Amino acid sequence: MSRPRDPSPPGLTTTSYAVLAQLALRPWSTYELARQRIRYFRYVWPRAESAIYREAKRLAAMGLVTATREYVGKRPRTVYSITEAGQQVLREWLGSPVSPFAMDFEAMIRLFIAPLGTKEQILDTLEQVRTDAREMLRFGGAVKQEFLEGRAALQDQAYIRALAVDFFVSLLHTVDDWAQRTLAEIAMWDDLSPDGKNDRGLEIFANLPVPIPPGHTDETPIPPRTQRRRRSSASA
Amino acid sequence: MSRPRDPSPPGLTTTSYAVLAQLALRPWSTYELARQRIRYFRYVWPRAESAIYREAKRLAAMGLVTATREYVGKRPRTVYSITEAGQQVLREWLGSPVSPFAMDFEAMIRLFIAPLGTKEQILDTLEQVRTDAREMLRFGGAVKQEFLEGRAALQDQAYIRALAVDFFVSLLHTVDDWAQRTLAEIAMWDDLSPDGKNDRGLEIFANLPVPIPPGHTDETPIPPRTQRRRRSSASA
DNA sequence: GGACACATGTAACGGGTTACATGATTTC
DNA sequence: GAAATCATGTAACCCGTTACATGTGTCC
Repeated sequence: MSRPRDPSPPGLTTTSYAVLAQLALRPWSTYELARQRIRYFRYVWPRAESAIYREAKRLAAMGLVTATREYVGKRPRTVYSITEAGQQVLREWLGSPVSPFAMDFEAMIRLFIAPLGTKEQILDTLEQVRTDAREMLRFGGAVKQEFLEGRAALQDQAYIRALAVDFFVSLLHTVDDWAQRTLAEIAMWDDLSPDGKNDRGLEIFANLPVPIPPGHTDETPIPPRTQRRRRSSASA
Repeated sequence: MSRPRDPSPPGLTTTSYAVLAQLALRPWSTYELARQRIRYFRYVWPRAESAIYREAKRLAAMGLVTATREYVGKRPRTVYSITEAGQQVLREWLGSPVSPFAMDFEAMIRLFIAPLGTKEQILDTLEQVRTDAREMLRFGGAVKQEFLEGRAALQDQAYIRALAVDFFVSLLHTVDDWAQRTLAEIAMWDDLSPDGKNDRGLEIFANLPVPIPPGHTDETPIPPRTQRRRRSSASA
């Protein structure tokens, strides 16, 4: 081959791919990129706006997107569009291993040490979890409405977005339901001490819909660290 | 008061609190800290081991934990224990606003641009999601067994851990179920193009168990950024 | 014509990561 | 007595963050 074909240039993080993916859907100006990113990516890959600006520039420097200067009146704006090379990079990425689902859930850390604080504090924390979840659900409802009324920015992607919003809604109901039943459980306690509560704890464990491993393992095996790639160091 | 009472020293991140919380349960050596952290915190606050070592040292420098040098044979090891000041800091933290649930879900980004790749690729990705979820569920099952057999490291915390594992298991089933039905949906497609699929997409939207907002909002309101605190700049 | 939101960034700190290092113990 | 793994770190890069900066259109 005359051109050695640069497969998946290194130095791309998942955030890079996220921005590139957004630009694969259609061109956006810097500002739109940040706005729509919030709308569609915030909950699956949350990052600060400034990181998005920086990524867009890096992608442009690598030739994966083009930046064209436009003017709205006297105000300049940069519009980014994906290039053929960018699409190729995305295609290759789609064939690589995914990094697993991960979450940050501060409320759970608080639950672990709840006995250090008051019953009211942990109940408040769980209420906040419910409030956050329902807030996000309201957002999901608004997106649903957007699509049903045919005025979504990516209306032609409805067949895919429906699957994504399905996930989002399911997950939030799971979170809300859990917080609700946990709230109810703790509300029945006299205090936060272990006294007399561990039998009930074991009962809850026993009822969890998850099989216990066959045989008796003396040590709980820690699953092999399914690593999240940081930079695609192009094993191919 | 003679001593001005330093409330919640600044410079503490949620990761700091996570380490401090673990030390509130009982003292651990550096290595145990990292091991048990994987076991109990990995899925709700995943961080690299080196970050844990660093945090432990910072906490020691602040007087929130004490580091005592012990020897196992000739091998030295550091055992960390929480101090009264550390407990006080945690108690104050428990009364502060929680940062909301957040997730990184790379597979969803891939779904968004699935039409760029092949049907096989997106199906593979979803299979990987299922595999990861069931792997984690197996871990949950092992923890369940540990507690039921009474040999958990934090057996006396069963009444609280049960609530946490309940969350974990529920969430993973939600993820797995979603991946399964999405897999089934996509498997029925002839290709990944939008052609003739958006009606079905709208049907899925319509069936989502989430209410659409009353009245017609011309623009979908973006929920106010419920920020995650980075450093507790001690508003109190 | 002043205020305010819109639109587009830059600077800089630090938390999180990967990669490397090293002696001590156990295994065979 | 060699190999593997246990146990405990350190170094350094860079992604992600918060905070700040600045002109432009628009509203009244």
